[in-house]
Amino acid sequence: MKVTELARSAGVTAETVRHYTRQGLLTPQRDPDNGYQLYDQRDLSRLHFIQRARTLGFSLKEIAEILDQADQGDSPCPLVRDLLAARLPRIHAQIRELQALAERMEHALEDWSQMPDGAPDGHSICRLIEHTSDGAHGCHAAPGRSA
Amino acid sequence: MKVTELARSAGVTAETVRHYTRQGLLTPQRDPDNGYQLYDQRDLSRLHFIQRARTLGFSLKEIAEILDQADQGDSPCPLVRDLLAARLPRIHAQIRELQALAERMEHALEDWSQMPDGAPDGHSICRLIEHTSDGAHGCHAAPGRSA
DNA sequence: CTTGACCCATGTGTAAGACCTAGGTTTTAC
DNA sequence: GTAAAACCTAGGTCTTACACATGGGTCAAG
Repeated sequence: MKVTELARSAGVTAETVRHYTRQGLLTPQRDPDNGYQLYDQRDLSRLHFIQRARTLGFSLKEIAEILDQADQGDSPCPLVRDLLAARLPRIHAQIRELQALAERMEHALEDWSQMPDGAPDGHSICRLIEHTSDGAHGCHAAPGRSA
Repeated sequence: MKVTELARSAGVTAETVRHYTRQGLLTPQRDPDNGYQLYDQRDLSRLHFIQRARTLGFSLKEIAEILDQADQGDSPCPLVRDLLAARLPRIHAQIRELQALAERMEHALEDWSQMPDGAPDGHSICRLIEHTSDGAHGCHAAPGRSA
């Protein structure tokens, strides 16, 4: 298979396939005649695997580790468990942050529905934002820093 | 004020202040003697404003637009409303995606607690991932692409 | 033989900084 | 007075997971 064929089989772009190949996640052969990348069933399996791992939140680097370990004949499963277990609490934290963000945004829009626009006067840039009660005033634990 | 002073006043790093300055969000004077950046109260206000806008989910680029508009004497408030209203549904979508992700992860960890590790055998890379029912099999709308 | 569809490698861009280099300056302490 | 600590500068690289552009080679159909 050539790039585009493999890509279409898996429902991704050719760029994505090339990217994975550059990162060493896929290891195609070369057509000696024209230098084209030639992928086989194994690459398709790996690509499917990568897709599933991505939906579980693994980064390409982590997936590379998993694949490397599998290629060396070791079971990557304990690694997989560890990675997932480590990421899960961070996902939950991220969800909480986003929910808080959404609430701040909704709250702000609500508050603002009753406020005039007001041009900047040298003291205030945008009263909408400045008069928003977000609880971050004087708080040091900046909320938007996680992802 | 010099960078670090301003940074400390706002509870951010000096790097962040320099970054904002490079992006044109802050417009300090130059000390003619040594070329140091000199910030004043207005910059501190702007920095506070940026912080609050960030907690509302605005990007630096958006904040730059808001500040530019305010600097030109126009009220940025309608822009602010539009930006926020436009972003809100995307935040909600992101939350839903993350929740789905967390569920897949939890589900996977649960399933796996009863599965053996199993070394790769040429057909399977990691049974844990391959046997995970994530609903993404054959589904085109890849879920992890948003952030 | 040309057109269009495909292929290649390389480089750039994205967001929001963190970190490093290499050097100049200011402040503090002895 | 001077040396070290702490600070400043510009510029560059690094991070994620690709998308897109460039410039050029390849291949099938008409």
